[in-house]
Amino acid sequence: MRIGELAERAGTSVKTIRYYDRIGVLRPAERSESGYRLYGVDALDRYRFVRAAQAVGLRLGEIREIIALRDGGETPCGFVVDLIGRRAAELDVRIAELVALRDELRSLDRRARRLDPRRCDPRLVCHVIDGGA
Amino acid sequence: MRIGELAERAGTSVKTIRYYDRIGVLRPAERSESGYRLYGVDALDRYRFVRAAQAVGLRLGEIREIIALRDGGETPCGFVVDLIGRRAAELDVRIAELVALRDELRSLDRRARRLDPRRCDPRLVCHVIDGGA
DNA sequence: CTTGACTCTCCCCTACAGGGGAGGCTTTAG
DNA sequence: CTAAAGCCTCCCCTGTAGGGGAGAGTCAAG
Repeated sequence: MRIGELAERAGTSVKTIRYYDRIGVLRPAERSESGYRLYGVDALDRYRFVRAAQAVGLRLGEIREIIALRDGGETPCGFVVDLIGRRAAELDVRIAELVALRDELRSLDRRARRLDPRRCDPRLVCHVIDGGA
Repeated sequence: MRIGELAERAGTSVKTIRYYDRIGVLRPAERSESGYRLYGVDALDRYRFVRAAQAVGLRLGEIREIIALRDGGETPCGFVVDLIGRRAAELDVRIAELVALRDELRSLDRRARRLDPRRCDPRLVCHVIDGGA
């Protein structure tokens, strides 16, 4: 099948499929004489895998590595497990940062409601946010 | 004072100060005849405000708006309160997404440890991540 | 007077996952 | 045969907060 059909069956855009070819996560089985990308039915499974991997937070560069292992004849499972373990740990850190930031915003918000705008020092731009000056 | 001194006193780079001028969050008081940026001492306070605002998650574009209000003679406090309220709400959403993602990664991780890599179906690339095929 | 440090503007580069469009073939239907 | 639709490559664009470096002008000390 050609790229347009694959894109439609996959529910995505032709641009995306071309992009996946370019970065090496979904290569066409072959090219026609005129240079058209030709895909087998398995391309649809491959596409779904890429999307599933993206959905759990993997980047296309990482997905490419997984696929390269598979295409090199290895089982990428160990690599994948490592990857998702690390990603989960990164997420823990990121979540903690965001929670801290949100809590600070909330307390800033509460504080701001008790402040009088007319007493805002112009040099500080806004006393709600204090540059520690 | 010239840009180099300001950058050093502020503990940042000349590039950053120039960038802040360009986007309008920290303009020099004047220019010398030769075109050098000249800053007053208040530039340091202004710089600290910008950094403090960034630290609570505001973007430079938003900070510029706050500063524009202040320089226009208004007290930007109301605007700032709105902004941080909205930002906090966005963070709530974002945090919830990340927590869900992390939990999914954790459960994927647990599941993966019970799977046998030798039974991994090559068509699916890796059975740890299931494209739903 | 010259050298070295400082400054200026202008332009390209980064990550991420594509989107938009130009200009030019190829294929398919009528 | 012709027109429309599909496909190709190539290049620029998005947002964020600057970083790197070129080429040229400026300022202070020796």
